[in-house]
Amino acid sequence: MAELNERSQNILEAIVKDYIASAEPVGSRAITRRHDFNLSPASVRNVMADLEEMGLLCSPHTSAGRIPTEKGFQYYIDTLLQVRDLSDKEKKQLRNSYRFSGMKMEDIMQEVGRILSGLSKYAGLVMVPKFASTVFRQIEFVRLSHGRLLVIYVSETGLVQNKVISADVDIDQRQLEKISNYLNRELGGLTIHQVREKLKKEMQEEMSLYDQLRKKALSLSFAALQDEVEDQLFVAGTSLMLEQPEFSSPEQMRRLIQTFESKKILIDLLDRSQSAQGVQIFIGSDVDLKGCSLISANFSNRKGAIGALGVVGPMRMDYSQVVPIVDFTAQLVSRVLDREAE
Amino acid sequence: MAELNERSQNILEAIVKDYIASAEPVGSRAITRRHDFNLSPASVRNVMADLEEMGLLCSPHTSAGRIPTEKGFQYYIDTLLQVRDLSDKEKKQLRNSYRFSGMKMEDIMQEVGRILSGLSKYAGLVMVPKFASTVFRQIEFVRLSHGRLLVIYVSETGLVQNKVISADVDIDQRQLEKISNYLNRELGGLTIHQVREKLKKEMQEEMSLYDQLRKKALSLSFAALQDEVEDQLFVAGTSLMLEQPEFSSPEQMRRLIQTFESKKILIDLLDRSQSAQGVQIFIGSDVDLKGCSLISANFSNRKGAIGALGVVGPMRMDYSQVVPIVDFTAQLVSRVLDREAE
DNA sequence: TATTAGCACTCGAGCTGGTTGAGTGCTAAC
DNA sequence: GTTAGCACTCAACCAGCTCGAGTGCTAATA
Repeated sequence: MAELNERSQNILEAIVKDYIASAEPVGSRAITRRHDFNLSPASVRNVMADLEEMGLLCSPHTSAGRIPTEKGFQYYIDTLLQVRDLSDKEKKQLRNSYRFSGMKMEDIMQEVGRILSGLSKYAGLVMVPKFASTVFRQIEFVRLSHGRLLVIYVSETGLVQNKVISADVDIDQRQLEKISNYLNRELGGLTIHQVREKLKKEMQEEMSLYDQLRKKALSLSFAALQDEVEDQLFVAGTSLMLEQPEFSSPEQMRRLIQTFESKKILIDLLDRSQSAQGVQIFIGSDVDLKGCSLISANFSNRKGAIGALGVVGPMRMDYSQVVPIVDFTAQLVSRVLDREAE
Repeated sequence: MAELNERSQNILEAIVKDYIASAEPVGSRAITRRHDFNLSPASVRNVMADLEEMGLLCSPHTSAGRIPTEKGFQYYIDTLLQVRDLSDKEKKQLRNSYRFSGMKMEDIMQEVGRILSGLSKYAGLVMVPKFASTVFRQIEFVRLSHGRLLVIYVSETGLVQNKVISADVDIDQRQLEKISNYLNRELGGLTIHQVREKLKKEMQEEMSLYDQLRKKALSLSFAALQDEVEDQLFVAGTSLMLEQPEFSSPEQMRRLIQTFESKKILIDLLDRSQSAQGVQIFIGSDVDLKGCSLISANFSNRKGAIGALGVVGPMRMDYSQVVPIVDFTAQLVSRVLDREAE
């Protein structure tokens, strides 16, 4: 990206801000009226023409004003955006709206999504900690029918996963208890990732094992924990997005709803943000979110179990407002998870 | 409802069917053209005027055709609708699309919703068995932190619920195991409803109990099972609904999405249908579904754990097509649940 | 040389008026 | 009781019009 001189930057910033506020194309006169650049509309037009040349602006048709392109927004976010900090009062308010004592993980996540959506007026997303990175706490087996077992797995953070597996031989409940006791002793404190490694190694070593119990335990737990569980995504406030003028036409609405329905695109993005530090902003169609942006941040506790949360809004959303909300919420959630696991 | 003579019935039926097919107001000429009543348009008009008088039809404006009112649809469904049975071939196809072996409850429900939606081209709903009516199989406690316990409850059908409770005293994991063993022995085979009764009675009788273990077990399980868990609802295919012409305008879309988002209305209706026998049809705004209908049926296994599933579509949906699909799917799901619990 | 005033031009939005066609209600004849 | 005929209504569509906001270019200006 070629460098912009100060004047161009100012004008670009003005256009982006006005467009964020109004959702309408911004014209040269409107800018000189609303901002104090000591420039005539004609000069502004010249600058605008340059910015259009560079791909930062575009006009929907000849006699309309300009709107920022994705690239324009990207530039704005990268170099012009100033994120304001939350005031202590706002922080306090935010902290107060989060009351999670006695709630189970799923409910907490759902509630966080709702609050994010309520604060931002856009859609709130929360992705629960990825299975493989959670820390093993406890495993239980329940015999459902002949050869069919329900496995219940609990992580350090109190996240519960369950799964049905089939065993080739029938095992009664007493034996299952012994097996789970054994596994709980052996595997506590490891991440699922580590657990898998350990199981694989042991199974190779002890193919011809005498200890029947241990053998069964190994094969059962291997079956239970081997494959990846889909990430769980909570979405709240989709209908708020529909209020935004850019989604007022039926086709755009449909598109948006489909995006939220499939969840895949959103999960992929949150996954990406999970491994990064701090707040991340994803813009527009290069991430399959035509017309939208995602502001996200990961959360984690001391033990490292991680997830991600964020807000999806129109590309034209008020970043300076939403970024600190997402940031602070992620910190709050991290703290809550820490407390849960203490 | 006053009785209609045969001619009026025929014409009403023709109008409803044509409207279902086209989503457009139906005029008198169109009817004489498409159906063979040996009547002139003028005669049909007279009948239509009568039907409008009775509140079964209405016209959006003076020179448009007529469309059925909610009352009209209701009449059609109650007395004119002939539900065709599925052919053996279709049944077989349906059976083949359901492959649930080795899936856990939640995933099965989600999949059923998707298939319902795919078959009907409308939105598919599945509500998992109501908590209070499930049959107790097993309970486990996991100590999360000082005084905070995670309770995991498994029903006969393999449905897993979990909840965080706080105990006034700290209890170690060994003791928790004993407690859960005790409870599993005592409560197996009862419905949650029955369990609650039993616990209440025992707690009253044994306020001054010497057996500390039993006392703790009672109070813990009481805390764990006392309050009602929200019903869980799976929705699939909302975006298919948006394809329907009646939801093409932005406001109607927004409304529809909000209905699906809040879930409450849908849960209430499925709840109602849960206690009824066979297929139920809910129509329009007297059940807070403006412009929509819900076709639902409950499913159950021999042990009585029940839930409900259904399809939400525009009021103008093809009932003769969708009713048998919902019906047969409910039967299939019931059979699957039976097999799970065997 | 950078800035600006002036001007012709473009184009969407919104209004008007006219036409068309599907549909109605009423009445009088069959 | 049925129907043909007729006047009437109304949404949808189209064409033509004005308006206003905005543009790009050019020539004058500081």
